Amino acid sequence: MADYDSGTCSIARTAQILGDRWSVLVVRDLFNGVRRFDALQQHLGVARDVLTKRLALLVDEGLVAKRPYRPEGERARHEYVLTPAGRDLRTVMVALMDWGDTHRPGQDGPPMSLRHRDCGAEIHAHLTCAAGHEIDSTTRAELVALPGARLAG
Amino acid sequence: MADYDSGTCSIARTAQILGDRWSVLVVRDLFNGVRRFDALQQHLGVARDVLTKRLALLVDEGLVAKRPYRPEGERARHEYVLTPAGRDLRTVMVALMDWGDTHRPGQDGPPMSLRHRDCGAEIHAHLTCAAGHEIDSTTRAELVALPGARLAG
DNA sequence: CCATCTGGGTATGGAATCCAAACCCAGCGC
DNA sequence: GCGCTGGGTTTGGATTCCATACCCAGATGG
Repeated sequence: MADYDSGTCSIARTAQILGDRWSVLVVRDLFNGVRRFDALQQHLGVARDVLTKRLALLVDEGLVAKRPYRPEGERARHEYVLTPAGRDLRTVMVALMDWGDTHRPGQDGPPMSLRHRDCGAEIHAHLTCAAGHEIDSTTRAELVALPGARLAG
Repeated sequence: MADYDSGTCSIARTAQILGDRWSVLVVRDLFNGVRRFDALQQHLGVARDVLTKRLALLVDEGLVAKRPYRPEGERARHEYVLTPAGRDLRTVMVALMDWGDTHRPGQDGPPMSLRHRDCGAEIHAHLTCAAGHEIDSTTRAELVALPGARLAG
């Protein structure tokens, strides 16, 4: 695959949006229901100007919507919420969380567990092929170039 | 969840390793069989010193092993290969790729397809709960704090 | 009306990173 | 010995990061 252009890959395109220390954590907090600038800033401990830039980028890329909202009898504020495209990152988030739980558990075990609200069972990410076979980390897979690929140059 | 320490989360711990523009792409190339420093450097277009640092970090974190190897009759070289922990990132990689294929497809459609070698069917990442229910992006889920969690301070 | 508080930012300046390009070193082939 | 190649390290300038300080608009209080 080294013959194909590195930047034309979907992983590269996604990494261009999420590929810095904060974006992933911002998205995580948005999943967890944090919506306001100040709350994000304090919870993450990120510098304010960096958070401004990250949020602007995520809005630009269509993962986050910035909406005005007015709590009862207070003045108008902004809130940041995930768009459907942003919510589609849940699989990525859970995959990251699963990896961390397995390989960087901390002394007291995993800190959080994501549960299916209807049945209470834990949610995890995994791979299957379209024919229904489970793919574990030892299963052989192969990458096939499609018309959308471009040769490196 | 905003009451819990942001850094104690498994997503944060994983993002600390993968959270920059290059690490994810390095891991991707290693998955795709690129093993040598120069090949990585040229394919990714990353500055050499940055690649040196990223690889050192990935080795440090146990995702990558640096091994000497001697091709027939040539002198000894190094190669970089994923460890089992590194290979466990496949779910993350596929989830990133799936998101990019869906939301950043490019004009000519997805550039690559990952296939199960045994049956040829496409591989994708998805979420299920331990009870076997499929979780899509509209399914309600809840995050439960475990003993490993820490309150923010 | 004036002062104050609060959310959501900008502005500023120093530290850390990134990048490209140059340089270095060891082993081989000649 | 002389150059070529893989795998780096060095260097200097451009970005980005971070903490802190500052700013502005709309309540709120007097």
